[in-house]
Amino acid sequence: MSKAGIKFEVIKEQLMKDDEFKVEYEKLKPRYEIISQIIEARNTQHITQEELALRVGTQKSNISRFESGSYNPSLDFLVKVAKSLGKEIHIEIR
Amino acid sequence: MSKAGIKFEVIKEQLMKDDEFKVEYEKLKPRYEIISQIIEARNTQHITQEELALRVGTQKSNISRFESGSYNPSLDFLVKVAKSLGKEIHIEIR
DNA sequence: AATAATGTTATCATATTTGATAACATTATT
DNA sequence: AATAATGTTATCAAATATGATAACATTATT
Repeated sequence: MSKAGIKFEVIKEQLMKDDEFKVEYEKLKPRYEIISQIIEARNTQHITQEELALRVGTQKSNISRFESGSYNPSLDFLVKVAKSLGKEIHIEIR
Repeated sequence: MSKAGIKFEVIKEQLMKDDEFKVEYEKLKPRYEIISQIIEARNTQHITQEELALRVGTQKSNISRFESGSYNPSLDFLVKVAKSLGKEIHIEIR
């Protein structure tokens, strides 16, 4: 096999990875989108994670965990957090 | 106590109920909003729950359960279902 | 530099979602 | 009216979210 061939394999592998990444990214995009909106709102309002946790009725560690994007939040949880920041959740499909 | 007084209590109770209802409704609104969008998209595309389930990688009973609004879906689940209908989930806080 | 405030991570217990299966109900088709 | 297609409900097991607590890390304040 030529070096070009090898290179192609490598490139293909890269592209595959990129596609996987893209698919994975598309899946996680809504999560990161809503998280960054929440964080932004919290910062704008100068509210600490602890204060937000208090309003939501949970612990600051749980807010941190949520903001880290390390798990798949439920819709109700998003609604609760948004509401505690004086906001409403709006979802639509396009 | 006058009848008017009694009536007032009753009305107040009703209003309280309405408030509770309103709060509850506000909490559940996003859920019902996204569900109806999903159902509408599925119907428009003439796809059965079974076909949608197949695409999502689950069972038709689970799609039915989801569409019934009887539980609190995760964001990933919403993304998967939307994607299976050729749509993307968009969330924002207002 | 010391202290306080804020945020992070790990872990456990509990509740809930999700997948799967099957029986049943409703609606459409022939 | 009979059959097929579609949707619903109940139930179980497994995976995961969520709440809680505590120890730690980072950042801001004095």
